[in-house]
This record gives sequence, structure tokens and C-alpha cells, in this order.
Amino acid sequence: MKLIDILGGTPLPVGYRMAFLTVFFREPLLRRIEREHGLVRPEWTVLVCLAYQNGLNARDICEITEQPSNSISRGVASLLDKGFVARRPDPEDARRNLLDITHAGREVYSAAMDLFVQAETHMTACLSDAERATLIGLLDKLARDVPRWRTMPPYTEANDD
Amino acid sequence: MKLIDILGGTPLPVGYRMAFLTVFFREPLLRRIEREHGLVRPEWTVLVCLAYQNGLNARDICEITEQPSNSISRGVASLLDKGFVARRPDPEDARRNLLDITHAGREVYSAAMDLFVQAETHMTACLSDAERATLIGLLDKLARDVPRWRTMPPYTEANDD
DNA sequence: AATAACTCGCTCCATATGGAACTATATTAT
DNA sequence: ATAATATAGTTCCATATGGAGCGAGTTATT
Repeated sequence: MKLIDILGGTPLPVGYRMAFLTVFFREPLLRRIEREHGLVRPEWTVLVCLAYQNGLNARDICEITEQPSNSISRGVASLLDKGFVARRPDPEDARRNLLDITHAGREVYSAAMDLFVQAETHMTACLSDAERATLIGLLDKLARDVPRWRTMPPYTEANDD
Repeated sequence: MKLIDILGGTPLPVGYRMAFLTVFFREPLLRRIEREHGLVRPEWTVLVCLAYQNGLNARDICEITEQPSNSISRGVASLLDKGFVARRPDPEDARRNLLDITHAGREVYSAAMDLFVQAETHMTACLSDAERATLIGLLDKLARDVPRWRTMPPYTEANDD
């Protein structure tokens, strides 16, 4: 028996399928990126943020990714070592450092992201263009609604233990 | 800026949204289940499998969940301690032990699973019944196709590093 | 301007995780 | 039958992770 055999019987038809797909989609590629490019998870997290927008500071990246500050701190430190990001003081606040992805950093980011893009192409190859568009629309609707339900029960709760 | 603001710009319209949703759906509840019921992740993994089918052995659970055997071993050991599963030797093979969820185990499983069910209800509340059915159909199609693409590039690759 | 309160980002520490090796049992080959 | 090989499940160890707290710098209060 495999995980996939339980799909039909789960009381979480959406959540279970999404979690199942996410695990098989992401985890092997994160491992491969670590193996081939030497980027561990917190480094990848930082790099994705800076590839999207340069000049963020560590705190920004914490808030964007909802990661603890020590993980981001470690990610930034090792990316600095490797020359994939550069750090400069924020002229407006000496506590902060502004971070930029370097050319080398963008190269490795692109190579790694390309793996994900290939994977997405394969993953959605079983859908027609119309189905893919429908799926993206529905997922988008769900994703944009996250801020509503993430602060409701069972995510926040009057403690009853 | 938040993660959600990047949704529109990602080159992974499906994978990114699913990963985003999965993180917000699962992680807070796994933490809550740990806090309120004392079940850590490997324990939850084992309990889910046994709630679905009793009489599995540890190796079965490893294969179902694709988890390393030491994690499952730890999960089983602590569930035995807590009286949430019972272990009996497999009469056909003295190396194996058959595992069963206990009554207490099923109680805690049900209480915890109920949180996920509530969460799924809230998460999909922004969809019509028809949209929800469409989404489940599309996710099911993707999920059942995982065995095809998980053994293709970029998941398996001629090494080029 | 002095103090309190806050924020940034780092280090310390306790726990979680996965790979590898190990023990015991089972299977296969000669 | 005996030896080689394979499997179930555990322990050991190195690394990954997150919470808490710290020091430097900033903002708010008086």
C-alpha cells in the first residue's frame, strides 16, 4: 500500500491532495538543489526573496516567509560566505543591513528555479490548458483567502486543554 | 510585503500556490496537535496510518509514508509508551511486529483529525460546491499522475555536477 | 537629555531529523 | 547443512531547526 491509495478515503479531499502533491513536488528538488548547488533550505528561502526583490533586510525576509529570525540569519550568513548575496548598511537605520543578490547568486537561483519550472511542466502535463487555467484560478481564490481563515478556529482557539 | 504578494509573479503558478496553501493549512495544526495532545510529527504519521488500517508493521508505514525507518521507529516507541498503539509479534515472521491503534489512540486521532476537517471546511468556504468538486477532481488527476513524473527529470537525472 | 521601550539580527541551547551501521531473523545459493 | 544475502527495527551520530535571550541601535516619553 502507498499514500496514494488513501486518497479516496480521506476526510480532507482538498488538504490531503495538496499536501501529497506538495511533498512530492518540492522535497526531492530541494534535496537536489542542496546536493548540486550546495544551497540548504534557509539559503534557498533567502535567495528566492532577494531574487524577487533586492534591497530587503533580514527582518523583511522573516516577515515575508514567516520564518524565525535565526534561520534567516544563518541563511544570510552562509550566502555571504559563498558570495551569493552582498550586504550593505542601511543608511536610515544602523541596526539594519540591506541585502542584494549578486550575479553569482542570481545564476544559481536561476539554475535551481529552472528545475522547479521543469517539474511544474511535468506535473501539470496531465491537464488540458483549460483545466490548468481553472486549477490556477481556484488555487488562487483559496490562497488569497488564507488571511481570513488563518486567524479563525481551529487556527486560533479559546484554550480548552 | 508578504508571501501572498508574490503569488502573481511566480513562474510556478500551481506548485507555488499549493505549497503556500499546504504550509498554512498543515503547520499550525500540527503544532497545535503537539501542544494539546502531545503528539509529535512522527507519532501523528504512524497514527494516521494505523487509523486507516490496523495490523501494519513499521516497515509498511515507512513505505506508505516514505519516511525513514528511524523516524517511524521513534514514533511507534513513543506511541507504545503513551498507550496509543499496541504491538504484537507477527506469527509469520519473528522480525516483524504488527501494530494496532488502541481505543485511546483512536480517541486522540479523532480529536486531532477533527481539527483538520474543520480547517478544510474553512479553507474551502470561499468556493461554491461546484468549484470545490472541480478542484478536487483536478487535484485528484494531478495526484494520481505523481508516479509518472516522480521518476522523470528533474526528479531523476543524469548527474551533471 | 535621560530613561524606558522597542527593534534588528545574532548566538546559545534543546529538540527534531535522517543517514548509516548494527542486531536479530529470514531467505537464497551452493 | 552452511554460507552468503536480504530484511525488520533499533541505536548512534551529525546536522537542521526553532525558542529564548542578548547587545547594539532607535524611538518615544518625560
